[in-house]
Amino acid sequence: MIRLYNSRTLKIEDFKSIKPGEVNMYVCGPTVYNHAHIGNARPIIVFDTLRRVFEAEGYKVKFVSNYTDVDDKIIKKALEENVSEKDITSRYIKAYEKVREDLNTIKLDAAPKVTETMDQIIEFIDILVKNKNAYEIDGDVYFRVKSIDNYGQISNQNLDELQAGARIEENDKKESPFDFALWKKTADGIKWDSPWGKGRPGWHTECVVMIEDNFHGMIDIHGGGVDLKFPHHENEVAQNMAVHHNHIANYWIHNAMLNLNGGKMSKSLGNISWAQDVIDKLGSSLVRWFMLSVHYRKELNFSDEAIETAKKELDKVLMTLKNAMIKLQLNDYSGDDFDEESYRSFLDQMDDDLNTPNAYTVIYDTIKKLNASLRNKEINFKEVGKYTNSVDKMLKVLGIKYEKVKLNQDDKDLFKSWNDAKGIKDFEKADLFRQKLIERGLL
RNA sequence: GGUUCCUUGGCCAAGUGGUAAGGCAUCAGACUGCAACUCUGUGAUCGCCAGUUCAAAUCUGGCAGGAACCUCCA
Repeated sequence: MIRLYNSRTLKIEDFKSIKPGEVNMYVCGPTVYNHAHIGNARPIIVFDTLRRVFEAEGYKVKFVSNYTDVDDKIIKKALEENVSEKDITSRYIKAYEKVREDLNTIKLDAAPKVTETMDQIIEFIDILVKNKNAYEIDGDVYFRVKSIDNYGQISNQNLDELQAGARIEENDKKESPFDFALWKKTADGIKWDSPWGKGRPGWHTECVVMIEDNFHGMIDIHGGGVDLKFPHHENEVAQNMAVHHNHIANYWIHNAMLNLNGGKMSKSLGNISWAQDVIDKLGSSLVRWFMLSVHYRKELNFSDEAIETAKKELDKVLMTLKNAMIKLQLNDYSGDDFDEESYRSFLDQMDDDLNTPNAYTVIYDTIKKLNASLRNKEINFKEVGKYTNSVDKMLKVLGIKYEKVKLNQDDKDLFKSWNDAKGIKDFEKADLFRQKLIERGLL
């Protein structure tokens, strides 16, 4: 049984899919006006891992995540560079796709774009206007929050308590300060024709429409960063309630933010770390191992020290696997059965609201047993093989990729020569062979 | 002001009613031709105060400190 913390109910709940054996999930994607920073990598990794857990438990998963390719920031950037919006968005979508790929994520089943969903978005807004859930003023269209009676159900916000204009200047054209834009009349940049004149859609409608488009009804899981909970997800639900009379998804999953050296990453502080740079420097496996070393609902601090520790941990795991695989190959053992007990308890931890820190302890535990097994004078290769394959399967669920040693005849001869030299206590010769093995990365 | 959440050994981090997992680091051993790897052992009463309970890190209240969100930042 998979259990997940549902941020709509604020409780850990038993997961029950709408269709038996199938999971439909949607995660809000990025606005593509710039490269992905390391914080953006967290939801990518978390939800990819969640997908892998479902698949490991036998579910068929459909995972959709969008690209917001219409936005003020994109228009601004296009004007600055004197190129088209499309030039900007295709550049960053491409970069984003590379980050996803380099992070060893399973390919999305669909990655819809706003520009390619425009007809449906306009149609959807039109329905809201006709149903009096939205109203037009001077070419802008706003959602009438008071037209539905349970606004705030996702974020537990109460309209009376919300502080209007806490961060943004109030717009006195709107009926209520909490009404949000569905369509904006625009002077600059790319625009589309609509029943309300030329303009572009607001941000909150696209996800609702894309979910409808891709899944044709309620989905199991809707994910994203906690920063999207309010107002974005709240507004998605509001629109969906108005048209489809349901709250879109049964389970709302939000990952916590990532901090850089204890503080927030921001352009004004000039401390942005780009995801691609980090991946290029550390490798995808270390990035994933680090990101999953802390529970996804807890803030995670990205620092040199934390990376250093994560690297030691991962190296230890991979080193042990390497040693085991070499031992197995030197003895021509190639069984593919795995230790079911350890793999099961690993999955149990993953099933428990993606408790990756506890899942890691299962890995450490299995690695310890594997090492102990390798230390025996008389090695039980079947046992070594089982533990090795079990850990290998665990790492697959985490999306950790690593190179598996494959010994050729020369390598095997080298090991034999080394051992023979040691056998006759010719340590000078032995050290020579050892040096060669080290150079080949086999020790 | 509102909402949600966090505070566990030097660092990281699980546990959320029955008397503190794990990792990194430290120190001490073992193994080894030497080294690396590996193995064993090594420390906390859980921000503070009060309450509920046979029993609390875990529930309730208060206090202190911190975080995110409150109209487009994952």
